[in-house]
Amino acid sequence: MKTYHHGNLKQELISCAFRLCEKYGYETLSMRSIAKESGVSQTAPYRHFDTKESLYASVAMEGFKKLSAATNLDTSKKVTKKDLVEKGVNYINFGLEHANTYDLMFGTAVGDFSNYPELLDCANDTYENMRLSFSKLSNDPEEVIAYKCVTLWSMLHGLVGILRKVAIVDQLDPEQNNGPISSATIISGNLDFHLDKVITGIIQS
Amino acid sequence: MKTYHHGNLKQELISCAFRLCEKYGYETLSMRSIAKESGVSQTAPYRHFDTKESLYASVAMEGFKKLSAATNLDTSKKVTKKDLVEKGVNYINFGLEHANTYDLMFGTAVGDFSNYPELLDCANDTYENMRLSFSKLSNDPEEVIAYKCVTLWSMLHGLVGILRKVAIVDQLDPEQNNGPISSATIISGNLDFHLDKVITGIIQS
DNA sequence: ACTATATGTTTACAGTGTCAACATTAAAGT
DNA sequence: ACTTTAATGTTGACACTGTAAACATATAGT
Repeated sequence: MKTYHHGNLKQELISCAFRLCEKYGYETLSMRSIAKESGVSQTAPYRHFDTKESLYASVAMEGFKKLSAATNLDTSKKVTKKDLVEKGVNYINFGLEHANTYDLMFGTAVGDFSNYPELLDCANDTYENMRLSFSKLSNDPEEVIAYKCVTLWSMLHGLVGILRKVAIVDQLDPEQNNGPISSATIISGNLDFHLDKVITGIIQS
Repeated sequence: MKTYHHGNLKQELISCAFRLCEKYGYETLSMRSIAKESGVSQTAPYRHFDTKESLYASVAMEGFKKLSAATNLDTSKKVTKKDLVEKGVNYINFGLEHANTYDLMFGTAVGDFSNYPELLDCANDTYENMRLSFSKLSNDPEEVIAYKCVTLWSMLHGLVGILRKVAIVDQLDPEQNNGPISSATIISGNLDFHLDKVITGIIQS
């Protein structure tokens, strides 16, 4: 028995969009396709999302929640460098394993987070946890901690981006691919070792 | 006098696309719009670009050329850490000033660079110069240099991404924006100082 | 001069975001 | 309980998109 009202359409649309985004990337995602997939008319999504960007925002939020779940550490307990490294590895793995969603989260699909306060909260949550983690590790003044956070986040974010681009280059035939750049796999193969060095550097900075 | 054949359409299309991309971002760029802007029929671009992605590839290539011009240093002379820092600053500034093009270059618009060998060459050119620069600074074995390159590039790439996202967060009203994250402007305000520290760390690693 | 190729145009199709007008149901106010 | 209102859904339409096919014209190679 199908009712006129779906009952839980918004959530279904989001999780449907999330699924499609994960699989095929957000670019090939259409309002109409998720509507169809949810067995509802083409324009039904517009009762829940003003625009496609707002759908994106919801999917991105889902992503940040998962990212937080994978990287946030319990700041009520003691925080060690090893914890930080471990969570850093998780961050990179999230970025690589959920590459499509990661693009949505950190790309330009959602132009301005401040138009979507809930999304902004979720994004800040990740940052805030990092900040607390660092402040548990030292007595640095606030600006120094902020500085370290941005440095670490940049490093992680950059690694996700570069490792992916490099992975593409690695696909070249060995003729073209003359060694050096493919050595980036050195890093992805020794992520925790690498991050340990990097994070040690940041902590001491 | 307008001739049936344009004469230099491909180049005009590319530079037109580049302009529009810089201004409005590659997402809001259409085959048809650049055709119109170039005073040519809707489908004329398809005589020069099989698909939209291939147009993107050309624009991205333009971007990498400019990036190289801004960051490559003369590796025939002696290379100092200061040189590296200076070029690092240039990299970040390029990323921030040409944000839209940068997105095109490092995003998913062009799925696989190896489908566009010229683009791949241009992208590798930037990497190659960095590699040479590092090898001028020390006697590190090849893998270590590759490692340092990827580390530095990740840092630069990540900073571009994070500084932009943070810039957005900074727009929040002071109520919400409680200090810490906005302190990232500390970095963008002291880019060379920051990069000096980072690069010093990488060199010594 | 003749032919092949490169480059351009016209037309057409299916898919897109989004809006307006309408239909149905659930919720709120009396 | 009954009526009004708001929430949620559907239909139809519009302008725009990428791109393919068929056709037109100019250029280059013989």
